[in-house]
Amino acid sequence: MGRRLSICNSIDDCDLAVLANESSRMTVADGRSFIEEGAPAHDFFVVTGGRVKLFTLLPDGRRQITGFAEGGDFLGLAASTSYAFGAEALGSATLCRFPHAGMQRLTERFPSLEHRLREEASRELALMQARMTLLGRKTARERVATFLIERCTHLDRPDPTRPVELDLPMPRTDIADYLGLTIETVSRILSAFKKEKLISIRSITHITLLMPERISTIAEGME
Amino acid sequence: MGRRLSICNSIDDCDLAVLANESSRMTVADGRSFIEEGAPAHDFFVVTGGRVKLFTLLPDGRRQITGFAEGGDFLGLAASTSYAFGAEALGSATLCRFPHAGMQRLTERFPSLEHRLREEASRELALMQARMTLLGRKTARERVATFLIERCTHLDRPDPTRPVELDLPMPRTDIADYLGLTIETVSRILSAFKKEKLISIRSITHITLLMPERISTIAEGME
DNA sequence: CGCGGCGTTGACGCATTTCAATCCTCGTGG
DNA sequence: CCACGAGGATTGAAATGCGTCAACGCCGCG
Repeated sequence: MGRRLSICNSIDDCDLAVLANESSRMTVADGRSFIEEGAPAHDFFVVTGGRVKLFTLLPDGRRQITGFAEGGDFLGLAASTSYAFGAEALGSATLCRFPHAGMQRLTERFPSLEHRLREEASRELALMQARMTLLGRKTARERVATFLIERCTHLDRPDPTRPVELDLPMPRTDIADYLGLTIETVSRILSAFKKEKLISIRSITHITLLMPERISTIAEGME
Repeated sequence: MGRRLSICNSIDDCDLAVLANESSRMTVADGRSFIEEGAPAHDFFVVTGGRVKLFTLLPDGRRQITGFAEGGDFLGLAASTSYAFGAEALGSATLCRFPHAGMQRLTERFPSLEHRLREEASRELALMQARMTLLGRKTARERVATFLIERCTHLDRPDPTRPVELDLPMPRTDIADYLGLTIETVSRILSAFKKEKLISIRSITHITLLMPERISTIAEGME
């Protein structure tokens, strides 16, 4: 989960071959898990294509999705010796894997990379603060509204008053587990938004925000 | 929010005077706020004495406490240009303030410090994953149990089967806002635990876990 | 054409919140 | 020393938002 500006930016014109040397590509099929929660953490990952979901599990199977990651996002910072989360592909995804050892060689060679990684972690921390507020204090309506706005912030939204089209590549189950709700509640609230003409649902994955500003207002709990 | 091993460890025998030069001490009175959510972020902080609470607010006043910090903990990583959280003293607290500019001089002088900061951020990220699971997926009972166990992990617990004494320096309101519950629910559940002989409540701030293991079991949702 | 997986909708139940009353506990002043 | 008051904590009763259970719909695939 790191945003834009892949880590390569801190290496700039420097030897990209060195970076390639330390990493290996891999492809993960839809639904395939490639990080096991609690497993010893040997690698960092950068998502180069497709999307992945990160999550933690309770012993009885309850699941909390802690984030979705896509192209350019960085994975594995939330890990010391073992991964604090599991990860699996959402649709087929391609990744760059950086073994910790290799990463260390890279940070020695390019000291600014270390700073870049910290920035990445900081950005992630800031996002998580907001998500904790969502999970701890927002109503179901507010959560779904926040989710929609979040999705449209991913895009570089042109005009906040104009309708925005967006697609939700993840199934309802994932949305629910991300928002700390059930699929039924998510479904009901999307239907309610539709009835209120706040959104239109073209297909299961394709939604248009008709009144982004109002949804944004709901998201902040200012109804 | 950084644990043990203050950042000084990465400087070791090196010039501590340099570090002192870049920082300034400050004391914050009980309940006084010293970081304003959303304000431009100019400083890092290290808690040197007492405790502080970190939180985010919704416009209508709902509050989510995102963490408690105490001696040695690091504050301000979850901030790029502006703070992603507010902070205020819980009881009177003393802090070390490091302006970003000074911190940058330090990381240039002691490159390992940058790595240390990343570690700190990673540790924090891992904790937050767990907290998101708590807020999104655990029941009230499980949340309170988790909170108790968390508190006792802060101590270096000797024997997990023996009773553990711990004090909760924060008011119920803070516990509730930390767990995403109401004070009433927190209170009721503590009473229930008492009735079940899982804990004993010596005073408002002083609680003994009579059966740490059982509480731990509840915390993981394995009841 | 029919089956299976996901999504929606409805009815009902329950955990937690909300509202409200009472209880501590501790500091203050008579 | 005790009465008193105020703020937080506890306890109880009622309300409610969301979850659970269950039926149904939609759609793609064999």
